[in-house]
Amino acid sequence: MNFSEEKPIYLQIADWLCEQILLGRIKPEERVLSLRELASKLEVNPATVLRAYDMLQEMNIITCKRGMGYFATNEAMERITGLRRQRFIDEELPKLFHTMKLLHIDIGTLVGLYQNNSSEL
Amino acid sequence: MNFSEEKPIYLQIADWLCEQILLGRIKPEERVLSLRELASKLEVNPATVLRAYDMLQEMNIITCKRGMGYFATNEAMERITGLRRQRFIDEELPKLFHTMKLLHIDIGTLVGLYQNNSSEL
Amino acid sequence: MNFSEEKPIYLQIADWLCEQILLGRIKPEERVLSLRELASKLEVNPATVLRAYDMLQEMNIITCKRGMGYFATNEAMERITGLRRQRFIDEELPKLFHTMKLLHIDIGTLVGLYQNNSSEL
Amino acid sequence: MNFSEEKPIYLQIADWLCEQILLGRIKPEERVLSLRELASKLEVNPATVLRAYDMLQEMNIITCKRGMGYFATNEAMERITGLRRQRFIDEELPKLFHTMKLLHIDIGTLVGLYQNNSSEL
DNA sequence: GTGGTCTAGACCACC
DNA sequence: GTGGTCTAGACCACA
Repeated sequence: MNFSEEKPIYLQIADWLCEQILLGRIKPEERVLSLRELASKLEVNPATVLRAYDMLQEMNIITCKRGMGYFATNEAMERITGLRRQRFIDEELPKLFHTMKLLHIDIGTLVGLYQNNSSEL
Repeated sequence: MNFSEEKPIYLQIADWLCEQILLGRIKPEERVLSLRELASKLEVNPATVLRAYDMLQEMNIITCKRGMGYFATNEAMERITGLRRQRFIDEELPKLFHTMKLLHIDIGTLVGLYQNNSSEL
Repeated sequence: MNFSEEKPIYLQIADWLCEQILLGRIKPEERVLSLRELASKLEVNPATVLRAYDMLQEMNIITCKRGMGYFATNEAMERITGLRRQRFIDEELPKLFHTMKLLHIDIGTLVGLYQNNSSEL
Repeated sequence: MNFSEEKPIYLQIADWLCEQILLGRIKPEERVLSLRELASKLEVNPATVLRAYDMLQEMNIITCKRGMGYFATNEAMERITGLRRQRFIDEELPKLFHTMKLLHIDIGTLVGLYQNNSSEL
C-alpha cells in the first residue's frame, strides 16, 4: 500500500479498512487482521495501526474482543456508508463545484470524463 | 480572512492569492501587497506570508523585484489554471469517481446535485 | 563546520550535505541526521536546518519518512551530479571563459595552474 | 541589461562598467555616463548607480569632478586588471578545480569545452 | 521602504 | 522520538 503524504497514515489505514468492508471483502462479524499482522503487512509501526483501530472502534465499525482480536461489527457497513455519504455531500461536493467554477469546467465535461474513466476500468 | 484549522495558514494564503488572480482582482504584472502589509492585514506573522510568497515564486506565479516588492507574473493566470486543472483531473477526479462508486452515487445524481447547488448561488 | 558570511547558512548546509553524498559518506536510502541532531552539531537553529532539508527534498535528494526522519533518496547522487554539471556547463563555464578573455589568460596558463594546484593536494 | 538575481545590482553595475573599461570602450580620463543617465538607461534607481560609482571611486577606478561628472582615472585599467587577476587566481580557480573534481570533469574535457565555446563566438 | 536570514521558543500531530 | 507550523523579534542588505 502506498501512503499519500497529505494525510496521516492512521487515517489512510482506517479509510482503507472501511473500503475493504464496503467492497465486501470483510463481512460483518468477521475478524480483521491483528495489529501486528496489519502493521507488518503495511510496514508501519503497530502504534499507527492501533490508532486507526481505536478510531474505528469509536465509530462502532469494529469492536475488540479481548484476547481474540478485532472484528467488524454487524452494523459496520451502514455506519460507513452513512458517514461517508454525509461527508461527501456536505463537504466534498461544494468544494468540487467551487473548483469546477474557478477552472471553467462545466458539468458536461465532467460527465464526459466520468464515462471515459469508467470504461477504462 | 478566516483561516481554517486543517490547513497551514501559509497554504491558505497562497490559495487565496491565487484565487484573487484567477478572479481578475490582481492583474498580471501588478504589485501584490508587501509582506508586512499583508501580514498586518491578515494578522499573521510576516514570516508566514513570506512562506506563501516563496512558494508562489517558485511556481512562477509571482516574482520579487528587489526593494520594490512582489509582482504577479504575466503568465500567473496560465500557471495557476494549468497546475490546478492538472491536479483536478489527475488526482481529484479519480478519487471522486472512486468515492461515487463505493457509495453507489451515479453520475445522474451528481448532475442533479450540481444543478441544485448552482441555482442556490 | 565553519560558515562563510557571504552565503546563507541554510544553503551552505545544503551544499555540505550534497557533498557528503557525492563523497559517498552518506549512501542512498541512508538516514541523515535529524533536524535537531544536525542543528545542535552545527550550533544553528533547527529551523535553519529545516530550510536546507526542505530545499533538498524538493530536489528529490532527500525524502522525509514521517516520524522517522530524513533519508537520502536512491537517486540522490544522480540528481546532485546532474544539477551541478548542468549549472557548471551552462553558467559557470561561460563566465569563466569570459573572465579569462578579459584578463588575457589563455587556456594553456589555466592548464598549468591546474597541474600545480593538483600536485599540491 | 539583465540583472542576475544572485548579486546586488550595484555590484553588477560596477562590474559592467569595469568591463567597458577593460574592453576599451571607455578610455582613461574619459567621462562616464552621469548617475541619472545611467540610471534611466538601466531602469534602476539612481541611488543604486551612486552606490556602484562610490565603490569604484574608492578603488580609484573612477573619480568625481564636481559639477562635471565622473571620469575614468588614467590608472583605471591597471587597477581593474590587477584586482581581477588576483581574485581570479586566489578565489575563483580553487573553487573551479574543486567543482571539477567533485563532478569528475578532467582538465582535458575543460579544454575541449573551451575550444568549442571560443569558436562559437 | 522593501525582502531575506536567523534565533529562540512554543505548540502540535504523528510514529 | 520525529518533523511541521507559527510567533516575536532582531538584524542585515538593498533600492
